[in-house]
Amino acid sequence: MPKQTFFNLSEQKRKNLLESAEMEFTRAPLFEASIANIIKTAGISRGSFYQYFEDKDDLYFYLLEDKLKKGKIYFSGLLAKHQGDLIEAVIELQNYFLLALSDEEEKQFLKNALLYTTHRVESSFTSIWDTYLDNQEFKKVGKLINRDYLNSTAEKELLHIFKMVSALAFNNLIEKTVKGLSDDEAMESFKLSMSLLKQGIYKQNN
Amino acid sequence: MPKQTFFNLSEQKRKNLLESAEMEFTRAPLFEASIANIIKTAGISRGSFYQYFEDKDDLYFYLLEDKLKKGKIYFSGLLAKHQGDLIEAVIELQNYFLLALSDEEEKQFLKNALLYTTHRVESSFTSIWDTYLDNQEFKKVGKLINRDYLNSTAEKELLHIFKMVSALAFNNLIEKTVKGLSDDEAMESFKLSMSLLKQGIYKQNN
DNA sequence: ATAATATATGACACACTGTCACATGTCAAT
DNA sequence: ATTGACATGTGACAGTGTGTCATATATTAT
Repeated sequence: MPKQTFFNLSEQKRKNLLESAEMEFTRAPLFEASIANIIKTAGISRGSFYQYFEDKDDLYFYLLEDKLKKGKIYFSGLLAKHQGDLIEAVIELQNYFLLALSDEEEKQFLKNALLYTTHRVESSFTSIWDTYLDNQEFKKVGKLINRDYLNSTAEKELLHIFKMVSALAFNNLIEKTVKGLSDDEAMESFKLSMSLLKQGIYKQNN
Repeated sequence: MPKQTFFNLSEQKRKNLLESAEMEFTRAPLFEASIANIIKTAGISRGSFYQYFEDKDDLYFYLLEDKLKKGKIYFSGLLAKHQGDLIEAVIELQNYFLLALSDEEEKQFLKNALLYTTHRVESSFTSIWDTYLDNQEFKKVGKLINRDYLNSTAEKELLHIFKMVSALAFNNLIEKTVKGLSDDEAMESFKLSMSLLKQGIYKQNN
């Protein structure tokens, strides 16, 4: 997390700095992006930067997680919309992310995040689900999910299903980015994953 | 790939260099590892390094992929052993990787690979399956898989199943590493994933 | 007005990368 | 054995970056 000093800054200065950072992380992936470029664009001194942030990563993950927050909020609404059908809601959420990747700048930023991803980047993405599973929020969302669809209603398995879904969703974003799939192609691939997961891949007499 | 010059080196010199590299990549993840350290340990000059490799990544992925090759070879045997039961074979392969993570040095090396992974690292891992799906090898392995177990025998879906399985396997290795799970715990988690995938998570009357 | 605290600065030491002109080794042809 | 062509080895160097620190300036509280 950025230091308090950063949050004490005037809104204008803060925005300006974040914009410069976003520019740099759009230009280059985390490990290639340079603080030097960010402070040059933002017009602040090197020393100041270190008053605001621990280091480059600190700023980066602050930005990235902020971007992903929107998705988390969105998901609750989707569950309601689809009468608690987990998979249907997940499919629409994935569609939302794929659309976000259409904006050219946004695309490059996330592409940089996905292609040169670290564990922390993956965590940032999959934490969309954690929110729903770990804390108080769970009760709310847990209720939204219609268990009638599911084979198992055990909490433990439900949590595991979330983990699987998020791994597959993350993988789908990478697949799209790497192979340069269109949104439709990526969506088709994701739907196939979800369909196989729903039905199961083995015959039921085993 | 390393340059020809590297392969022209005497075996002794090559081994020595690879060992120095492995030491460095065990000490630090890719982005923190330094060529400077590698050449100091190996006792070669900076210029020589660039005669052998394009850059740090070139050497790194040569090492990593070599390590993973063994797993690819192993998998064919496992399919035969389990009478073509894809999931059973996959479970034993995952077990093999988890055991590899028991050796302390190996563990640190792979930990560095997993935690600060890039897309290319994930590719290296999941390419274990690509081998079986893309080229001539497919026919061999495709035959080994007992389709009687599966709901769908369409090639396209089989390929997709491989992709899902590899995404979940990769995710499992990260989960183990990050949460510091024991081999048994990790295996249990992976088996649950496989079991859910086999049976499907939705009731069949939908 | 003064002290205390918070913020800003840029020079600096240190580390690393990739390159290049030059040195040395190898080996086939004469 | 000598030559020349080609392969390999070298380390100084320019360029770029990071994180720190002594010092300067601003802000706030008393």
